[in-house]
Amino acid sequence: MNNMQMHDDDVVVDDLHGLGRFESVGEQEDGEMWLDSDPRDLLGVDDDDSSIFCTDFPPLLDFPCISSSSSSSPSPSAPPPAPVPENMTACLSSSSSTSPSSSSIMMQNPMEISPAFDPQIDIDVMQDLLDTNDMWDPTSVFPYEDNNNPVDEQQEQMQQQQQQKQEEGPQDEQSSEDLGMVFLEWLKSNKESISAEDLRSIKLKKSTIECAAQRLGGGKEGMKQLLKLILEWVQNHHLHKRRMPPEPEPEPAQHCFQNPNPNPISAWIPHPPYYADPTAGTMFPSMLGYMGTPFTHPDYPMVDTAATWAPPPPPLPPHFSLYNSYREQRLNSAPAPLQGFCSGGFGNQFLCHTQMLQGHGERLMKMGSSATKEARKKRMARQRRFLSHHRHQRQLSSTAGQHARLATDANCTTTSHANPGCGNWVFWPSTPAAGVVSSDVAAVTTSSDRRQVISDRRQGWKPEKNLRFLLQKVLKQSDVGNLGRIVLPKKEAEMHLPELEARDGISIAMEDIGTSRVWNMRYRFWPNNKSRMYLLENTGDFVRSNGLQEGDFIVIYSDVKCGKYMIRGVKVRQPGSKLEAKRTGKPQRNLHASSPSQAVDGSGGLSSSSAVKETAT
DNA sequence: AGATCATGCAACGCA
DNA sequence: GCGTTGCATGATCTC
Repeated sequence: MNNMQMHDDDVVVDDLHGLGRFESVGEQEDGEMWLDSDPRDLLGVDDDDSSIFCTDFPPLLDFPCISSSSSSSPSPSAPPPAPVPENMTACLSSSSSTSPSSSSIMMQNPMEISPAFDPQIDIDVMQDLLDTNDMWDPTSVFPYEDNNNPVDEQQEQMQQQQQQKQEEGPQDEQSSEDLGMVFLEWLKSNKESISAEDLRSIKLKKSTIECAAQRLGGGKEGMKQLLKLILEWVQNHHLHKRRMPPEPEPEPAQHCFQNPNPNPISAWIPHPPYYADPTAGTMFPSMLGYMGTPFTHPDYPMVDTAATWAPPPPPLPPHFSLYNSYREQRLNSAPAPLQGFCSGGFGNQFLCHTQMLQGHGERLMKMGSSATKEARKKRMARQRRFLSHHRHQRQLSSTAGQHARLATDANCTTTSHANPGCGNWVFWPSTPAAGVVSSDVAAVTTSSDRRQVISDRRQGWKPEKNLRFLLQKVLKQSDVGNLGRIVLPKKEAEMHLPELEARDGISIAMEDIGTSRVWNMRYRFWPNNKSRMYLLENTGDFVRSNGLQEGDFIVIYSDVKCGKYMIRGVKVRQPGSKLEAKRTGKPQRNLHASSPSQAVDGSGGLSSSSAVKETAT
């Protein structure tokens, strides 16, 4: 392989900025981006895995060469490059038969197709596509296998060619050519938008490749599927980046996303509080929630009457460590997800993903469940790093800005629709389509967000209101008692609410979304051991006015346009449910959805969701 | 072991 | 005496 620099076993990559919109993204100490829900978790790849470096892509007419090799030299058994029309040559080879223990993907010398942009593509993100508990829609990767999706003629032809070749030639040769053709066709169809830089910055860890290929069927076919995933991801990311308009004017912790196609019946949707700044190369984490359309799921009734719009989902954990468990349960019982339920909130994320992943993604789903526990460990470690990083960012940016916003944005209304005068970053495509899920979803950063967006997209929903989910809390007895204070989850409070210097905290005007009434609450903390307990005080009237009781929950949002805080009380209870909930006897702790990862019950199910169901039925 | 969080309860203020 | 405030403690969870 000419022009290839190989170092050890590593596949390369620069780091990537911008792709992190796929996931909750942080920045490690070494500056490398990391992602929540790292697909490596599910792939069982250690962090310290060796990788293959492929850093040198001199401009030329040769075509990318993808091979499986343990060294920088081409495998002796590697077949010659597949014939490529025009002035391209492609090579997709695999030497797994000769050195099965090591394989790599090397992209070499992609044509200088377009200097359009320079995404630093971390295929760690792409690996995330393999993370079945996340948002990736396998049907978007193989659209030609989906009768419902528009079929790319080229891809169709390519597939036919592949099938023909599979029927004709020897297996190895077929596979190699398949790989070559896959890559070639992809490049042909994306030559307008994919540059050499794009390909150059792809990094894949060797072990990841191996694991992924193995889990995708193993052997050549697995490699082919993996390649498809990679290419699809690159394509989607790239298209997304191209769609992105110029970065909106920076506004501290206040970003406005306008729905270009306002839908009068659309649901509240989350907006990313932070977004990737592709130009600055910085990545900001996002914690998004969702306020969906009314639940219609019979197992999940909501009796809230305070407002006309749908409540956010009760404490169904967005974290897919739980999702995995839940998904497995769902797979076993295989109930058909209901659209209404699928439409809103975290709960829909589970259901929709279950649905989404069935079919093409089923295999991926299975592979994800096997590594859930390990995945969670690593994910949590990354999350801690992320929180630390985020906190540091927050300290750098003055909290005074937020306070000022609270004080100065009195004119903001609660029922504003998409406001053309605010940022104007077109966040949503006007024509949602299943086939563009990945690229669309790349605009949000957390896995739960992505799931939500996927669900929304599939339901044809668009954002209407510029509310950003901050946190929610399932109310305990002490929260709804006469003390008039609500304990807030620490992590989310520190992350999304103004940083508190003094224990007395600050006064926050919380506008009741249901009634538009403004409640002046005090957000403060108590020192507790070496930590803090965050409280929302003066909540008594709010609780009483909304008739909130134990088991109900509150959701706090911020209006991304004017920055003011909004609160909503949601009742999930039905008559008799409280008794039933108590009858279960099991103490239910940490049921607030904002820290769902702690809400796993002993049965491996979703304590939070089940708890809500208990109270709701 | 440490962190988080629900809640008990003492201290305090006020009528 | 009653309501409020703030701390302490214990249960639970995570590492």
